[in-house]
Amino acid sequence: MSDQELESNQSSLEDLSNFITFRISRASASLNKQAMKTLAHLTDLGLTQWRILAVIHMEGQTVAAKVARYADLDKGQISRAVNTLKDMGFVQEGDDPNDGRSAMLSLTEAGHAEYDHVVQTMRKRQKMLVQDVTAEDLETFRAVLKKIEARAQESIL
Amino acid sequence: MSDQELESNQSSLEDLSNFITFRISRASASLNKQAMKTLAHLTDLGLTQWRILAVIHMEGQTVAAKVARYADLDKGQISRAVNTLKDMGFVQEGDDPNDGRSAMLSLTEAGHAEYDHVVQTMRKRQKMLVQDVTAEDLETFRAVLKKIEARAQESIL
DNA sequence: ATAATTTCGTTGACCTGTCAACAAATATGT
DNA sequence: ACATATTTGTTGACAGGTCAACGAAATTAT
Repeated sequence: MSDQELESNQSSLEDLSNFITFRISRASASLNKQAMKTLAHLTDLGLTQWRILAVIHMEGQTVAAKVARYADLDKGQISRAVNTLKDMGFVQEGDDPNDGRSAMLSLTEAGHAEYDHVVQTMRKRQKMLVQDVTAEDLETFRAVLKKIEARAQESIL
Repeated sequence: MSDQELESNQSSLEDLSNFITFRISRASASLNKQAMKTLAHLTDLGLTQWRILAVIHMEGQTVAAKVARYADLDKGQISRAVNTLKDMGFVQEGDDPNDGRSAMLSLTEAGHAEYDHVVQTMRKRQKMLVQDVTAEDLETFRAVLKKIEARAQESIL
């Protein structure tokens, strides 16, 4: 059911789709589902596992806590996912000279190969998603999203 | 940790935040957490319960399947949530003259009161979130989000 | 120095969202 | 008309994310 259909038969003056938060949440859920389906055809990785792999790739050397902050993931989630990624042979741990509690995370050769393999399709998907959006509008979109995300950190009370 | 900090110490050429899907997902997660915290101070409703209440308010009279399509929620989720909302006294069921399987859902007086109570804060939140976004940019944001959401329905393969 | 606080990663418990099976009702096709 | 297929809502099972407690290590304060 499209928004147009729904908006046409609305009986109330207030339309839920006016709530930008609802729109973002719904779009995000759809995108995540699409991403999971795509991943299922490419790899054994789940979505969060893929994201963690991508963050480690991005940072080269990092620790779990930084991954958690950047991707806004639960640290317990990361702990388990990293273990899985180690078992899969995509991630390796080394000592963190600065902190005895943490381990330095990095990609193995197989991890880099897996990243390179998956990221190709993800880049294509990215292009497909915004193919009828102008570069200028996309830049505006990014900027607005950044502002909204910043405000999402604030308390309402 | 801000994006600037993270971007400054990136060792790879590829930045995860270039992936608009990742950005949307992260922002959405933050927004949902903020919404849940806000709700916790106002009502006993959870986020999906609140959304279902809002959809029923919007449509006045509706059936579960329509709510499911509009809010993109699982029908099982709706079945259970509606039962809870009935127990709370916010939603009532009537017969659907057109379909013997469905029940017409509508808000009780208490349901309308609850909606009116919660929606005030949600409108304030909405304004707060976009307070430093121009009306024009917000319109662009909505349009781009709509396009992306439409593409999210397509298959990658 | 050392005591108190914070941070890190692990783990167990819980909660929510997701998927599949099902019966009943409706819609479709021949 | 009748058989087949689809849709509706309920339910049980499962996967995933979330939260709290914990020991170990690091940081901060006194």
